[in-house]
Amino acid sequence: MKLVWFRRDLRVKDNIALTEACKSGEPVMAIYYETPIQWKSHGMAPIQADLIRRRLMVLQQDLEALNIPLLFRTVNTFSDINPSLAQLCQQYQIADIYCIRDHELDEVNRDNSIAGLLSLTSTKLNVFDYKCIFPPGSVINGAGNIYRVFTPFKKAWIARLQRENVAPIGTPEPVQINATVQALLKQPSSIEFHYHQDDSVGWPIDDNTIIQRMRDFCRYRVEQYEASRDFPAIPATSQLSPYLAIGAISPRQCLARLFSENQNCLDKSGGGAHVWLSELIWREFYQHITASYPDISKGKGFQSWTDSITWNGDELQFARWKQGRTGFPIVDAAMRQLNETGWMHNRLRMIVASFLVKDLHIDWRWGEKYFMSKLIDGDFAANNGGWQWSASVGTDAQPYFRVFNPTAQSKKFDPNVRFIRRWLKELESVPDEALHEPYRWAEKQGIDLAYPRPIVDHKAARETAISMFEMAKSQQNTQRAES
DNA sequence: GTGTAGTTGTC
DNA sequence: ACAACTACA
Repeated sequence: MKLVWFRRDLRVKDNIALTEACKSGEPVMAIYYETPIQWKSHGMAPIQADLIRRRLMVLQQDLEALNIPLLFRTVNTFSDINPSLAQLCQQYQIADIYCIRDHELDEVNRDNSIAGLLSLTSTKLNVFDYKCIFPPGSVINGAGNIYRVFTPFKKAWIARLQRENVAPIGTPEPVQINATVQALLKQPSSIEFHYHQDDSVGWPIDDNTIIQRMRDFCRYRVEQYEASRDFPAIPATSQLSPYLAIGAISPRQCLARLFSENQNCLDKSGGGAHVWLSELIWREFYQHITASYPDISKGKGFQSWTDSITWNGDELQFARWKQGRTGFPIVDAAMRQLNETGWMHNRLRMIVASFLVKDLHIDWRWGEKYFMSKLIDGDFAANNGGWQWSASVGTDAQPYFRVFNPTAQSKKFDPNVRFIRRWLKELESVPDEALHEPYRWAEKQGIDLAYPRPIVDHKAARETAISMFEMAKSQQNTQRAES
């Protein structure tokens, strides 16, 4: 008997672990572990848990069509998986477990720990590198190191793409059944989550709809992507991130579809298709960084000199940011979109991140954690990479003296205030042209708005931020001179 | 060593 | 111009 252990690869198409298990010709069963205490410590968003739960129902049906029963178990943490899985292997005489590697440190340790345990038994753990199109550590520069700057990484990645076949693999053929599998297939579904859930029903979860969306995006919408993607009022992005985050679709499927619709996507002539390919490569870049630098998973900034920055610990200001009550409409509208829908437009993620770090001087990790707790597409590597970039503490981060001006960003990317208006109903009475800075208008009119005044002066906050970074930098230089 | 370049900007 | 460093070929 073979066992497929599903984690963040909740699909039957282009799933190498599943395909390899089916190749053997033996009966196959599958398992999913809910780990609510672990998820809580990772701060996983309840809405993402709900998306996973719904996806498992679909996956269970898709697997059933292949004669594979999907078992479901709840244990507290990753380490509690060990005894459960060992028992399962013994009970069903599992010769091989197949799964796809995750690259976060806790997940790597989970797999190492179970591999150690199983090495004392007759079960073999087969872990495949299939989360990225190219395995982390395998895209390297002339010196044999992994890339720490995006553009050279992207160049090398595309060059490699032209040499290697990375076509997705299809759904495997149905496998043999034995009496054990027969009995398991007849049992009613036991998928029931203990983790707190939030409604994700606005996101369709069946394969046909998801793949249709991917196809429609690559066929009809990607052309507009380059011109429109930065405007949060326009639904120009692919909206595929939640599905990539839980592995309902794979990057290979995305790439294959993009390429079949846009053969010129590999270079700049591909326009929007090329820009979207870059986003897929960003996803790979941050996965590779996470895999190669375990400290990333321990909350460390990649630029270690930024460790000496003393952040602002003001919980009240942090609460204002979380609630979307900072007095900067673009920031507040964005935070409310996050709070109410579990998703935020990427341009806005940069704006609110910059605001938290460079205007409120609050530790970027607080923001990173809050994002994870709300985002339906929460992915450790992508979220961490984005925050480190915004906070100027990461690989290839934006320079620390480059500080987003929230009002300028608002005027540039929400010029007709359609996005702000959608989310800030208390500003209904404010005319369009005043909506980027409503307090100015209200003061002139002598009106009291049911909306806060800006909680910081951006100009002064910007200077403080830059000097905080300069101080940390000079400390590093002093230390260097001493050693 | 030497040259080039670095997502998303602001003043 | 900023401000100055680093990654990479």
